[in-house]
Amino acid sequence: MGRRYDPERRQRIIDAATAVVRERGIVGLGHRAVAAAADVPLGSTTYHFATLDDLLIAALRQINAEWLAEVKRWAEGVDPAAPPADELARWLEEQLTGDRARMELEYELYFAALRHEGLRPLAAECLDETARLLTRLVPDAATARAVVALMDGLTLQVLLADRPYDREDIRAALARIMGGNGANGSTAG
Amino acid sequence: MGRRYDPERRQRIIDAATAVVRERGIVGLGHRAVAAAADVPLGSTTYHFATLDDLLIAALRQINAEWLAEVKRWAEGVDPAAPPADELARWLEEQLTGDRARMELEYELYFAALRHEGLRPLAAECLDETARLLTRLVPDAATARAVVALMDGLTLQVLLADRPYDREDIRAALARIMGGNGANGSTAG
DNA sequence: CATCGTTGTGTACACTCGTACGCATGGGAT
DNA sequence: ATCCCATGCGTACGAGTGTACACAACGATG
Repeated sequence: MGRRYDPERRQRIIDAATAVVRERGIVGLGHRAVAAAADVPLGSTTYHFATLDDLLIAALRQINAEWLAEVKRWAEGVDPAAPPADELARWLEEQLTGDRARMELEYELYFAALRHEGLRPLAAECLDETARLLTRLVPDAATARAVVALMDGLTLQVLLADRPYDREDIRAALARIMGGNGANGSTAG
Repeated sequence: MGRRYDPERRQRIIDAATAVVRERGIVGLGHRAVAAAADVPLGSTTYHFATLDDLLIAALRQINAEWLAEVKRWAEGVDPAAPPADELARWLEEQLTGDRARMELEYELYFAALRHEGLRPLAAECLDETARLLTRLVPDAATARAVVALMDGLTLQVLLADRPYDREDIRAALARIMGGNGANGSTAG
């Protein structure tokens, strides 16, 4: 019926592809690199994914799904009564200091979508879904989108300029953009 | 003394390189593509730029300088008495609708900096300089950085999700993050 | 048990790329 | 006028790529 020998083969290849993208970037994604990482022969990658684009999309889809799951997990677990800017600033810090590679991955996706039309829906979904998950914490949808934009921009600054993460500054900015005054946090400066 | 035959040759190559990046992205940058675009022989590009990296850096340096000049021109021309959020929102709209390719170029630079260490200073300079130029319009440096972040994030959303530019939403978000209330604009919704 | 088709593999081909290198060219010094 | 060398060019080479394709292995079907 299904694949006979190695039903997980396809998934392993996708996992390997995400690992390759993580380590070498999208430009480093190639059949051979993936095959080596997945410990499968070269022909296996071309068998499961006719073209390299398919493989790229599959990998980025998974990266995206993982990321959104992470966001969802956090967003649904956060206390709605707590000052949202505080929570957001702390969470972002955890992401940036903890698993920086994952964030880089997500921005790889964004930038790839800039040129690769087939990736736009994925990037758009990521943006929309993140904003949707944030609506619990902010007044309205437009604000949620603005918050997403701010976080993306801040992340970019940390990632690109190796700037240290200043939680208080960021908390204040988030608080302002959420429409409240910046002083309702725990330790207003 | 200097180059004898074609003193502008080097500059023409850089111009061609930026054109190539504009049209095909950084991945599309190659000696042959640049040579064709500049209408010079292949050997000429390798003569003036020993390695492809040199060429890429030269191109992105120029792209960056052009962009910063554009920002500077605008920032110094804007009326400091006018509501800054209005001005910013309008200007950003002009950039996004008018010369979208240039913005994509700037984000190409960001993208490259994510993986290419030698480009980080360039990206950092872009971020810092933009923030510095904005200090005329905002209360302090931290706010300027936040404004830059917000604009970057918003731009990303427009570019990636093909979302229409909603000037009023963006004006409101900018106004909030600048520390004033969002209602001091001209046409608060 | 024989046959067939699905699944998986190894190899080879056509192609592009960055770069090196030998050769042309023409101005400046003597 | 002659020589020299910085400048510029065309080509060729080795490496690496995506993909096609012929073959192997193995379960299902009669």
